[in-house]
Amino acid sequence: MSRKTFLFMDTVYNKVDSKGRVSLPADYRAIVKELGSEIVCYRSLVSPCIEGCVEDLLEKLASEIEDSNDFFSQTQDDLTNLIFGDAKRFTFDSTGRIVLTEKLLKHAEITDTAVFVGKGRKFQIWNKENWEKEEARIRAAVSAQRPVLNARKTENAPHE
Amino acid sequence: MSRKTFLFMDTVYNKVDSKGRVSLPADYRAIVKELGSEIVCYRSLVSPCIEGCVEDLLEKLASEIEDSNDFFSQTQDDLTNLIFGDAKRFTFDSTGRIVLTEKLLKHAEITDTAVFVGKGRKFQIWNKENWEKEEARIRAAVSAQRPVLNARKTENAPHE
DNA sequence: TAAAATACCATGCTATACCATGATGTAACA
DNA sequence: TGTTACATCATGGTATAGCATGGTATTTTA
Repeated sequence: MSRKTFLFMDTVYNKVDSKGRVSLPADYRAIVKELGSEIVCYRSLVSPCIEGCVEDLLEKLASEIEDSNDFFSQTQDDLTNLIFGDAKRFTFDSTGRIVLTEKLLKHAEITDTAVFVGKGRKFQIWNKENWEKEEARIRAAVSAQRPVLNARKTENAPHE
Repeated sequence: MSRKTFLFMDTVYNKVDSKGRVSLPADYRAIVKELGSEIVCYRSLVSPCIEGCVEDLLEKLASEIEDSNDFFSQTQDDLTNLIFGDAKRFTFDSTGRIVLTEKLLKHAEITDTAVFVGKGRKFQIWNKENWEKEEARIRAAVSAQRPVLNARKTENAPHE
């Protein structure tokens, strides 16, 4: 059975063992399998967390850069370089686990628990404490920006 | 045979059992089946209630973000974290029930009864007492803000 | 050949798919 | 119009499959 939508969602807490092994949430695996693709992870450029997506998305990003005639978007170009330089494919074993590298774990300050946070086409992996702080920060920021959110909402956003 | 409109309507009171299981109103299920999609629920950002919609609606949002050429935007990052990090897919069993999570139930203060309230493209799930208060508030607010509406009502209404 | 990386096996738990029952409303029919 | 048969729906209970996780074997590579 195939599905129409491929969204990383929800927030899942999974254990990381001494070798860096961690179960990719079952819902995430289902997406990857359905697309017949692979997971790619890299260090977030702005937060102490790991960012992941399906390889297709990076493929798309690369195409956009390639097709772009914007010679002045040096910044975006640089950022893209950073991501591709850092990104790595991760295959999961028969039980659905991937092995995160020392570099990634260190950047996200993850030791024994990994928090998977859905972001639609992407997802993030956080240290427990950092994520809870981040979530609080975002909720506060969004509350403060209520007017903007409300404006968006009437257009398309599913949130009240 | 297909239909043109897919609107969540009406207000339905259903029981929530000890495991968080609750029947999705039959009308709602019909919509989901017709669309060949799934239900997605998340905590309302502004009210103590659960919000739900069809997955396609979130898919649209994700596509808009993806196509906005804004791979690195901070504001969008915050918003997507909040929406997709909180949202979760809910599939219903052969009898039409979904299992709400502890997080959602707690946010909406739901224990044994869930009130499904149609809102068009979306719907909400409330605690009984909270919904009755909310409905009263809404009615009062509408009356206060719509003197024109009141005028029409007193003209046409045969009673009172 | 030692050490590390990776694939496979085992287990307990929980989520979820299925069966059964009762209630309610609707259609058929006399 | 009153009664009965049927269909649909909400709800309670239960078994099983899938999941996360710990452990072991096998392959790789330095």
